[in-house]
Amino acid sequence: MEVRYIPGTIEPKWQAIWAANPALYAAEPASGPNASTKPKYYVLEMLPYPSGQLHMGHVRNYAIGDALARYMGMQGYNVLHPMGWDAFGLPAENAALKNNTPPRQWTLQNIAAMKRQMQRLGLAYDWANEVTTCLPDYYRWNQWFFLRMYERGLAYRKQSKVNWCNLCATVLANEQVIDGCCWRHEDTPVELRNLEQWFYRITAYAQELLDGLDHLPGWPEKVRTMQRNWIGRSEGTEVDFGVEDFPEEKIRVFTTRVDTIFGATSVQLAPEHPLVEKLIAGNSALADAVAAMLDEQKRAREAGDLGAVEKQGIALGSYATNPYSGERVPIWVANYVLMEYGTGAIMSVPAHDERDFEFAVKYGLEIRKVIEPIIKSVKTDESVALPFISEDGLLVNSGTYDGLSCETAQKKLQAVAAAAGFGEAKITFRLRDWGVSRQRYWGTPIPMVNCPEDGLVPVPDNQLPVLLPEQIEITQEGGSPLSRVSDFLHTTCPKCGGPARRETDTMDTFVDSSWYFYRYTDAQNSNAPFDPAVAKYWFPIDQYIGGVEHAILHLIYSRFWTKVMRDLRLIVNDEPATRLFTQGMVIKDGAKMSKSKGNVVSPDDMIARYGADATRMYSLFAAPPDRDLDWQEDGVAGISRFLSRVYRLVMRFAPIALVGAGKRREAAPAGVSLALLRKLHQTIAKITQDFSGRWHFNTTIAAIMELVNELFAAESSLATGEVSPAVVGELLRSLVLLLAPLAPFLSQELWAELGGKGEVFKQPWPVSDTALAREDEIEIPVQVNGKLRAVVRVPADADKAALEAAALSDAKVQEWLAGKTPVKVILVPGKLVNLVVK
RNA sequence: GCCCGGAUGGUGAAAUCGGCAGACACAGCGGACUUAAAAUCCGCAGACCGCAAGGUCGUGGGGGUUCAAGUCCCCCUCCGGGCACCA
Repeated sequence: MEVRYIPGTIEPKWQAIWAANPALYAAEPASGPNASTKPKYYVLEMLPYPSGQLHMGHVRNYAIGDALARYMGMQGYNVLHPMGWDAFGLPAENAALKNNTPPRQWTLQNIAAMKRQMQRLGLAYDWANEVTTCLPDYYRWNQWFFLRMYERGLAYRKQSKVNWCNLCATVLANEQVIDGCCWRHEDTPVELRNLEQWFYRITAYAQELLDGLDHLPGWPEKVRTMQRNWIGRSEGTEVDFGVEDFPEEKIRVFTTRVDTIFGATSVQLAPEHPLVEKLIAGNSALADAVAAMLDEQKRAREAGDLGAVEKQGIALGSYATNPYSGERVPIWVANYVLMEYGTGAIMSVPAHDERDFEFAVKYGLEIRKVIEPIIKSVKTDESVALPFISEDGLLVNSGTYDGLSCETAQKKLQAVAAAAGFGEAKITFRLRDWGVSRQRYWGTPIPMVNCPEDGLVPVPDNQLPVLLPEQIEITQEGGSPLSRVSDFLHTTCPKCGGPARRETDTMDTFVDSSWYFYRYTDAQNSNAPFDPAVAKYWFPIDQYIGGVEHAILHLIYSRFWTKVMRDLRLIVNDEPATRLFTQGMVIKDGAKMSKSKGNVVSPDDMIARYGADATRMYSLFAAPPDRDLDWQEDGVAGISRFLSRVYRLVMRFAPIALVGAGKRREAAPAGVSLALLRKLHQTIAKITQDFSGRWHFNTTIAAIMELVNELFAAESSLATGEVSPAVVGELLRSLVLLLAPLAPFLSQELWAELGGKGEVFKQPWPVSDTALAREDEIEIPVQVNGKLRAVVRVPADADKAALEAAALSDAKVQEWLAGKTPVKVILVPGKLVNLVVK
């Protein structure tokens, strides 16, 4: 009777054996008497939020990372492959409200459940260095870093706008604002309130974060572009315009095109600009108009479609003075000018800016051309239409600057402004400082105390961690939950010992994920976030793998944190990861899997039906890892069938392989043996290459399938002894080793069946014998006028002359040549022949 | 609007450096085994014409470079993603 492949019995068996020996997945130490002598390799998958359930996107992410980790281990690297939990965040509070379960309990239960799923999947994680961000031994270091940043002026407090729901009487996270309304009160528009918030000064590193992108060739171009746009550097000039009737006031504008300043026919202020109030004082009609504009803008901002609002302006009846020309231009308030960018004021040059043009046309403002385009073609005598945006021109109507190129004029105008003290060259970034305050419970408490005597006082290091209180009633009423916990709120001032109040904001969860991968190198350390020597050994991460949805926030915060830690002299690397890989989404029926679409496929369900190996392997087979993957259950069944074929093949011939164990294979294999060994060594070469960077595991698996198909086709030769037991052994053992990174359970089972000792993933990766892999005869396509007409068999090393002779002697080729002699013969040895006839 | 991706059989895809388009699978069809089914095994399978041999066409559309284009260049359409009043 034929043995059957039953993953449901094989997989749990090995899972239990491996779980009992956690050292199997541990990296060798970085230093000390047992220090590793191997090269290091740090492979990291983005840590999940412990929602309680893995989804297919996770499975795909971890299947990629695990295949790589196992492969690199077999290649002789000292591999660090850790896992942890991004465990703070709002869902735990929501669950607490809904089920009356404390957030900590809910989170830890979810972690346990997901860890079981990961182990069931056979993922080779070093659980000894597991990191759970909601536990004090981790978040105390968030607080420690906060204090270091505070000392250096990198953490600071300022007024900022937050989302506020009046009915809930609390601040909402951005995610809780749905179409401008509260998620719990659908008819209640969210307000923007000004509150004191904590910020991390990421802008201090803006230039370095930008420059660093040029030195990350191992990151996808897409991610680098997104970060560049996000940082948004622009070079320009700040210029002070004078204000008529207010000699003490200046309007400082930011422009990238100071060369067009003689064409400025108005100055535009953001509605929130501090000067607006002064200029409208005593004029209630103007005040009402500005208030209405602010109101509309606020609503648009809350609804998230600020860009859709029509451009509007209000002429204030006041005038500004162009410092270069002394010209008097009207001051307007415009709703498209952003207070948060530049200086909150612009000069409007309708002739050379699209938006200014649109605005000037609408309100009948003067459009004055000050750049004459350099017309390249003499034939074009009609003037170029305005607005003319390009810098490819010369200045006109610009006083003494006429005739200068745009570039020269910019430099000259900057120099004049700087000398006269009314302006300067300025680089502006779109990037803003990182607001880390959250008026939520389930996060890292910010380690600051507010003392009536001493003001803001940092909690001393030796009083860390500031523990998050466990017994807390979570409600949606009354603002920050921690402010209602009396024991937490009331404390003593570290400086004067008098009564004081704690900061009740907690940190954004992106803080947790900004440095967790450093903690993995030394997760047990209770004296420091990690040992710098150990981090130096492991960093930078050799390969980071995750979804592209983290291209900006997480990956820019992580880079920022790395630079801060470097400046704290904790690490020596400038960037966290040398290589980044962003995997595609998992799609089903044309849409991303989601509960609302009802197209979610549960990993547990797949594992129960087809096994972990088949589920993992399908997620690698269905598409190259960087592309979106269309989940088709029939495909999983197909992989399961393939694994079953492998199982039957190896089980059938394992007894023969065992006979050949330890025996040397014949020196010059021939016939079927040679053909099979050749295919094997070609497959080894192909897969080794796939793993070395291209990562097209779909073709890796296809290559193994081809090998297995050939072995099945030669089944009778294997059975009759035509192929020697030594060769059978080599074929089967190598096959199992090739599968080891992809199907860990099945390959382990078969490795044991073949008499292998220990763990299959601890064996050295097979090496391709190039001599054996080489074909001695190959088929060469022969084209006549670029069309395939024949295929000829020639020795693999046939030179051009031999190729030509073989092609010309072919009967079909002769027929197509019809007696003519080729005018041109293209000979590509090893590839093809093309005969060109007229 | 701007910036990235992508488009190849009925389906997922392959073709890594310009050299046989469709490997490997899925679904399908035909056959073997079976009382039957499942499982397994063998075979067919881009479209069109043809009994066949074979031929013609064919990688979103149009043009170009080349002996040769899915691949390179120019223009366009559609789909997905990111950013978006950034001065």
